[in-house]
Order: sequence, then C-alpha cells, then structure tokens
Amino acid sequence: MISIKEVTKQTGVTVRTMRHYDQIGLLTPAGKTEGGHRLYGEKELKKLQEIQFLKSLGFSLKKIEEMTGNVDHDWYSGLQRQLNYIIQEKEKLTEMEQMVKGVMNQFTLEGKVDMQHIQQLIHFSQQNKFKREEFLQQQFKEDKEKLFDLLPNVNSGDPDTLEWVALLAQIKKHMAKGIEAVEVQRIIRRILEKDQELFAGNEELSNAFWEVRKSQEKSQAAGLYPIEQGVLEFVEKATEYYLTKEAENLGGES
Amino acid sequence: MISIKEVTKQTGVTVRTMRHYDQIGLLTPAGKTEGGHRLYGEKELKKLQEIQFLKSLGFSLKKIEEMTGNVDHDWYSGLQRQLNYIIQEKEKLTEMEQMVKGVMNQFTLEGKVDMQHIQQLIHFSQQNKFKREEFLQQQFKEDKEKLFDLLPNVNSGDPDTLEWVALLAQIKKHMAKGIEAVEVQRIIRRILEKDQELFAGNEELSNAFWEVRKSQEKSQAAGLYPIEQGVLEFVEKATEYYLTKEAENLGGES
DNA sequence: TCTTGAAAGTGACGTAACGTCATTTTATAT
DNA sequence: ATATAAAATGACGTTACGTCACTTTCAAGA
Repeated sequence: MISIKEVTKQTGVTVRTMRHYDQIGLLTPAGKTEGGHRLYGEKELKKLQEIQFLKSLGFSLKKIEEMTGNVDHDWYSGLQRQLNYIIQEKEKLTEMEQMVKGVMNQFTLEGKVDMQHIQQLIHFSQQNKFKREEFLQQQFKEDKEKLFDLLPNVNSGDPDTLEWVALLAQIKKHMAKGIEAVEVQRIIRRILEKDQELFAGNEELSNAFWEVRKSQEKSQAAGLYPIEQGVLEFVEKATEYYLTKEAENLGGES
Repeated sequence: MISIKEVTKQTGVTVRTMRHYDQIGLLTPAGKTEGGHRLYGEKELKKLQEIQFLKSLGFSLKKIEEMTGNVDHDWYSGLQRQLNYIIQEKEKLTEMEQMVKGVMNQFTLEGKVDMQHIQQLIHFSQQNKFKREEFLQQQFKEDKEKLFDLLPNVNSGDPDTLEWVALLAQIKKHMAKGIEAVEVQRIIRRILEKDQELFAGNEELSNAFWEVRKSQEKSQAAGLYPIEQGVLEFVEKATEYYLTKEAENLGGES
C-alpha cells in the first residue's frame, strides 16, 4: 500500500487526476488511512497504467471505464471505432491546414486577405475533396495520379507553389511595361521552364493544365491557385510573343 | 435590417450561436426592436462570415475577436501559429493512429491485449517520436515546413524579396542533383538576371550585396533574411559553373 | 381588435478532464 | 509538542455552444 504521492512519482500523473478518477469511480483507492488519505496497491497501479495507455489512444474516460470495467467487453470494435474517429479528426485537421496555407499564400501574394478570395477558398475547400476527384477523373483519366502530385495546389506550401506565386507577383509588378519588356520576357521564360519541368514534356498534360487555368470554375474545381483573369491573359500574350521570338532566333541561328 | 432567423437561414448558424456571440461581445446586433428582438444588417452578416471562416481555420473565438477587432492586427503570425498548432495536433493523431493500429494487430494476432506488449508499443512510439524530431532537425527539415517559417521575413509584400525566397527554396529542393543539373542552372540564370535588374550592372553594389548575405549577423542587421551557409556556397559554385559554361558558348558562337 | 401559434427572449445546467486556488485536516520529523 | 509537509475537500474556470424550461413579442387571420 503506497501513498498518493508515491503513485504520482511512479506514474507521472498528478494528485488532482487521482482524485478525479476516484470521484468519477474510474479508479478507487484500495484503502484509506484513519485520517482518510488514499492508499493504493499493485492492482491499482496496473489499472492506472492501463488507463494511461488507453488515454494515449485517445479514448475518453467514459469509454475507458466501460472497457476496463467489463472483462468481456468487445475491445476490437472499440478500437475500430477509435481508429475511424482518429482518421476523421486527422482529415479535419488536414483541411484546416490546407485552408491556412491557402490564406498564407494569398497573403504573401497580395499582402492582405480579402473576403472575395476567401469566399472562393471556402467554397471550394468545402466541395474540394469531392469535386476535385470527380473532376480529375473525367478530365485527365490516366494521368490522374501524376497530376494529383504535380499540380501546384493552392493549399500546399511546397517550394514550387511558392515560386508560382512569386512569378505571378513579378508579372503583376511588371505588367505595366507591356509584354515585350525584358523583365517580362525573362519571367515568361522561367514560367515555361517550370512548366516543362513540371510536366516533363507531356504536352497534353501541359495543355490541359493551362486550359484549366483559363477557366475560373475549372481552376476552382481542380483546387488550383486562382489567378486573376487579367494576369492570365497577359501571361498568354507574353508567352505567344516569347515563342515567336524564340522561333525567329532559332530560325536565324540554324 | 433582418431578423435573427433570416441570418440563420442565410448563413447556417443557429440562433443559440448568435446569442452566444452577442453575449461574449464578438458580434452584437445592429439594433433591436421595441420588444428586444435582435436585428442585423449587412455589416454584421459580413463579419459573421469572417468569423465562420476563421473558425474553419480552427481559431478560437477569443483569437477571432482579437483578429477582427484590431484592424492592424498581425494576421500573418497568427496564421503561422495556427499552422504550427494544427501540425502538432496532426502529429498527435498520427501517433494515436499508429498505436491503435499496433494494438489491433496485436489483438488479431494473439486474441488479447497484454500489458507487456503494450509497454513495448509505448516505448517504441516514444522513441520514434524522438528520432523523428532529431531527424527532422539535422536533416534540412524538408523545405516544406520550413518555408512557412521563412515567409514572414518576406512578407514585406515586396514581390522581389518573395522571388528571392522562392528561388532559394528551389535551390534547396534541387541541391542534391549537383551544380550541373539543368534545373539548378536555370535557377542560377534567373538569379543572375534578378541580380542584374536589381543593381543595373553596378558590380560593386552587387558584390557588397552578396558579401552581406554571406554573413548571418550582417544579414539580419540589414533586414535581409539569413541564408544558410550551405545553400550560399552551393549557389556560388553553381554560379561559377554557369558563367564558365556561358563563356564557352559565347566563345564558340562569336 | 383580439386571438393564437410561431418566433424570440432570458436564464441555467451540461459537456471533458482536469488546473488552480482557498481552506482545513492529517501525517511526520524534530 | 510543534512545525511543516502532504492530503483532503470544495468550488470555480475552461470551450462553444446544445438543450431544456418558462416568458414575452411578433405577425397574421377572425
């Protein structure tokens, strides 16, 4: 029979917790001193460890009581439920993570958070999971999985998305100078390079990608970073210009 | 001015929630009828949507009040904190998931759960946690997560700084491929272009700039965000390589 | 205008798992 | 015997509302 303090030393739980467990009847002391101090034995220690373990699996005290109470309780289905629950919670958190990252990207790009973009974010983050899969299936069929990994998703924080955002910011900065400006053309070149790296020469995929980008709705459905129409059109024109120039140069050289 | 029921119809929140927000002062009605019924206007509806959005990011009502209250509140650091929090929670859940799966396996295998195995499981998962952290720290932390730590320095809203960060992130991503890799060389070209645009050919200034970047302390003093030594050295070497190659090409062409 | 049913109002308790006082009693070492 | 540490009890606080229970107001029909 050991004192409550010994228990806390050996197991790391607090005195308050022991009292709590006593109160809710989850773990009652083996005995008491004349003065009413709680005393615990080996059996209680073991049960306490069990409780702690179950807690680390995320079970509530109520469920734990059920499980440790009934000897022949159906542990397995409890575990299954718990697993499902955990997975659900994780999904929720993942969604949150995506949203937060999306907002952060937006913030980085525009320096502020405006509700219109946020509406978009909310809108498709709600329908995202569903629509995105559906969309990718009919749109890209075979390459679906590839694309899924490749697409610079709005919500991801990877270096590629970052650079897309950066490049678009650059475009916006230099837009006033027109599509022929050196700065603009350099950015375009970089964009094309990235495009190439991303799709590794798979032209169909690349075309599909830009097709999607041209349409706000499709973009949203695919979970891509929403680009303003104006910027997008500018990029297209500048790209055309870049490609014709490049053709000329190559033509001249050969 | 619309009634509380209209609000619930349009936004999906419950009446109780509206009352709650009123009570804690998060969202007070625009006015009341003679009888004391709450009335809301457009402004309140917008704020309510903001609140719902922030909630979907997992912020507490208290934090939301701070954020919607102060106009010039530092949103970005709030988002960052939130992201860290979310990631932590996700990690916890992942641990749980693994533990639960472990127990289920054990159960399937032996038809029971005994504490000895469980002890092992706990021990194991603790160790793994430790090792993972260690691993993440010494490994260059898989850029992804680090990027968002990096961004605040960038968040001056300056598109150029943003692109610098993006380019360095790209360098880190491709570093393992060596200085001669196409991807690396392209990035280097872009870096040199930006360098040129920035200093307009003033070589002294450019040199000074990179000198500063080489020193952690000076960097910070100058308000630049510090670049890791390894990355910096890599950039230098890759740049050398790029320049010699370019010289060769020019030599061959002329 | 009166009636009436729906809508809205105001408390107040419950939730999960303890943390954190404040106050009183018991155990233990000197 | 006394001082001090340890324990006990009780009660409030935390989060974001859900859920009664009971009263008052609103809007429309008779």
